[in-house]
Amino acid sequence: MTTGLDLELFKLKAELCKTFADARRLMIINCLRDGELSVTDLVVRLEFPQGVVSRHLGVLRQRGIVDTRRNGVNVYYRLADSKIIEACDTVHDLLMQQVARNRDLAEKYLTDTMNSKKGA
Amino acid sequence: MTTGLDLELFKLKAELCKTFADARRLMIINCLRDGELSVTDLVVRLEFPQGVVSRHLGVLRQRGIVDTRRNGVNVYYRLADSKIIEACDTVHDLLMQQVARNRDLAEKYLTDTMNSKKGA
DNA sequence: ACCATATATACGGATATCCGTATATATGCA
DNA sequence: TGCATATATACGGATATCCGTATATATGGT
Repeated sequence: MTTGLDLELFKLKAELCKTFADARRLMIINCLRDGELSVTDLVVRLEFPQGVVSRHLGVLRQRGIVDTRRNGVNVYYRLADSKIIEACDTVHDLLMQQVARNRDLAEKYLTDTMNSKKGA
Repeated sequence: MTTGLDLELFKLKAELCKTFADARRLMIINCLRDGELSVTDLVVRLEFPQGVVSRHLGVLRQRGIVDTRRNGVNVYYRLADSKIIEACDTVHDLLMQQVARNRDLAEKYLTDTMNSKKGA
């Protein structure tokens, strides 16, 4: 039974995943892992153009991944939910698992090709 | 210290997230949660065009999310790693958390606007 | 009011993603 | 070999994403 509500749910999940589907956003999130930082802090640490950092932060804010706090002229960003770190760690684990599998495959491949002298 | 290797790692993680950043792929993965299915099985269940299902399965295969087994004319797909389900569940939890937060915000917003008679 | 600094947005262009469908390939069987 | 079914890929186009930079906005201090 596909209710159509399911479809909407999966669309939302896909949107959420899209938020994490960018290396620079992941790096920003990683920087915020241990506490809040201002936009300038992030620019200094990551060495991305300021406009780029601000734009990505805007995406993260819009999708509820980060919250903000203004102090004078500075705006401090922080992760909105501890589950975000959990999610990033899960992705990390999954990647490591894949790397391990690929290494196994690579070794097997190298062994096979060595046994057959040389591949075409 | 940004080693540049870090950048590569985050790129890989982003790639992995991209794989999950599509509603139809998430639906396919969800179908495979309880065991392997053939392409036709998936076409029947999901009612996507066959070419679309096959194309998405190709993406999932290429990125190591699913493995395949051929039996005669049928090709059966299964999740490559139990961590994939875990990752999907984490995304689900995160989304639910966000929905809850948004509902709270919505309620607060509605209350506020009601108190101020009507917003512009 | 004016300037300096911090942050956000607008603009134009390059690339990637996804779609539906049409077609190609693979396998089994008569 | 020829046909039927299952699966994969090719094609062309629409839309989304990301970039770098230029510019706009916001805040605080003089």
